[in-house]
Amino acid sequence: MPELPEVETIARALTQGGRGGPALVGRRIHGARLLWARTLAIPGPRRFHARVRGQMIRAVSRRGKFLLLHLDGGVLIFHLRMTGDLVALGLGEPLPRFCRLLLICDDGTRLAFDDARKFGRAWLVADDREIVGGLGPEPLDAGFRAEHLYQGLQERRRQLKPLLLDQSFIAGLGNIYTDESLHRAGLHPLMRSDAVTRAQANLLWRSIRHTLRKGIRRNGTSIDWAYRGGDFQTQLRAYGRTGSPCPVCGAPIERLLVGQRGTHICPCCQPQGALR
DNA sequence: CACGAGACCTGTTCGC
DNA sequence: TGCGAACAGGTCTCGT
Repeated sequence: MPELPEVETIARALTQGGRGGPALVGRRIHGARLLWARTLAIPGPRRFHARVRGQMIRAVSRRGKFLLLHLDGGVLIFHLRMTGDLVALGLGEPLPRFCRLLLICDDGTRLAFDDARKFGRAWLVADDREIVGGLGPEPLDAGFRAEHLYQGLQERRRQLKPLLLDQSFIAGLGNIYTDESLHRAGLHPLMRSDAVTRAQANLLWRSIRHTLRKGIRRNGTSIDWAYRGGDFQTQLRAYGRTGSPCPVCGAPIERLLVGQRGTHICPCCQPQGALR
């Protein structure tokens, strides 16, 4: 489910309220319940419970696809992987179906980590760099320039799509927003990164930022039962539209496998030609 | 260094 | 209708 726009939407909801739940910032954690042991990566359960109790949630932020709860003395970091979601529950609201970790605030508000496939993880650390230190640049940061993207592409010799999915190269892109960005830029996912021209890199840079911003404006993509609340799925041009007409040229969208991921392209707008 | 396969998991949807 | 196969927003590790 969650790529940059979905995690950003969740972070905003936890900060100021939204997605049908109350804000969490400013509340104090009274206790926690761990319902699936492997969800908690660090530290062990005993130490986790001891450290989390009594902590005030000072702020919520996002880095790449990670969501960070800034506490008085540490950071509780979540990665939602495929099916994770973080939902704030008001007093008396029922737990979500696949609740793996629950934080209980002293006013009865709760934060539930819902995750059907159990791939998601949580870390409680003193320094967030321990977890997110290896991430590449934030694509929406003012400091991330088209020239940086171009240079990065030149330094590697990789297929374009797997490189864009590499979180140490650029943070936050997943399968949906990568397919959408490549379609908008008119680039084939298998094109070698060092074959991308400066003009193409420029276009890709703009496409990535446009796509992510629009995803955030739409509160993310709700595709099936895993994530709800967004409506970017109505704007998709390529992802999940196999056989449907390309909104630009009308050619049927094709599905292929790239690095074991389902990949959607317009064979006309994203020609194989310049693969190299 | 780059790439593919397999692992981690469960739920939903597709095809016969 | 039923049932197994395919598929899913992600990332890590291992072998080539």
